Amino acid sequence: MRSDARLNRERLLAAAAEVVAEEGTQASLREVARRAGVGLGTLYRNFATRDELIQALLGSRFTQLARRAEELAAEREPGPALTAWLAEYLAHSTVYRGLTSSVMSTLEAADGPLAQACAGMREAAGALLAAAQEAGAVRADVDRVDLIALVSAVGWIADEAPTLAGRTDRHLAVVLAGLTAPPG
Amino acid sequence: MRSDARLNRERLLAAAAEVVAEEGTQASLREVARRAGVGLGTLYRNFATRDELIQALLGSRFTQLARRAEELAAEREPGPALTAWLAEYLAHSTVYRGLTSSVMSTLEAADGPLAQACAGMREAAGALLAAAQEAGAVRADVDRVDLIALVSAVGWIADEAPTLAGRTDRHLAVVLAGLTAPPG
DNA sequence: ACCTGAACACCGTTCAAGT
DNA sequence: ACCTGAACACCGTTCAAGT
Repeated sequence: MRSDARLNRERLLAAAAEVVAEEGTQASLREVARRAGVGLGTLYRNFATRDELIQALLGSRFTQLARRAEELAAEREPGPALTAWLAEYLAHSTVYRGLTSSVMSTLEAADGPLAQACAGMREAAGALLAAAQEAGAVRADVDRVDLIALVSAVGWIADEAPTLAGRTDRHLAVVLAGLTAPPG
Repeated sequence: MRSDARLNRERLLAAAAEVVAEEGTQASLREVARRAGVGLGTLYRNFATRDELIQALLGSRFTQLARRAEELAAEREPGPALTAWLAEYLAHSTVYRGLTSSVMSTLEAADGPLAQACAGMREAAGALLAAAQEAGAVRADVDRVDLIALVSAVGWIADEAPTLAGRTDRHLAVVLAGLTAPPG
């Protein structure tokens, strides 16, 4: 009884990974259930909301990214630690098309499991940011939310216009340079 | 005969302005036809594609923005002219929710009327950019596409997370600062 | 307990039928 | 010529009915 339920859950996650890789985070949930060979209701019981499914798919990535912030804080100077982390953040938040939007929407509805994972990540980013600002490496008038928003925005560009994917590094460089400069 | 057709078109545009103001550029086209008191087929003949409708709704804004670039080039120094124009561009590209995405997608499918209006605008931006770069006011490794992409990305932030709308000025300031700095 | 899939209320898009 | 709306192929979400 319990075991086949778990099997269904695993099938759903495997199917979701496939479908989301193909269609992005806005992929059809029906298609996920279909490919998992499972009823639609089963999908909805396991993942009451789309965000729950996405969280299950890559929540571990985000909590790991939070831990990574601590590592970088220990290894490098405040400025480089922050920029290195932001680059990793960008890489992880663009593994799926639409993910950058999903993560951003997290700021509106603070409940939900994905929102919590993202909040933890932002907290970690906040520590790196504070250190960098203390060291005078980053302008003082931005907070951690601005930080995540701006880097997510860079990710969004390639999301919306795949042709521009090759420019992502440069776009990030512009934003990082903007963060470094003194506030006007 | 011809006159009632024109009336239908006007009704559609009026309804579209309303619905898009409420729901963004992804608004239901059915709802537009409904509110215009017109059959769905009539909407599709007048505007074969969603982008055509959006173009009809605010194409004039974009061509005007292109002209505005020339004005600013004449009035101000290259650096300030560019940043002033980008601020205006941002303001116009956020009048409707989702517009920033619609404009960005324009880079992928270069045909279509909205794409053409945007291309003209980018051309105008290119002239401002070239002058600013020549004057040493803007880093040399970005082109006009990067420019539009980065500023659109700033607009996207408030689109996706309305809570952050109050931060748009700061986000733009960061990007502008990043454009000014030398290319690392 | 868990699962299924029909049912409902929506889409975008096309196209036969009407005037 | 122009218009309408049913028809088709999709959604997300819920929930009665089954095991």
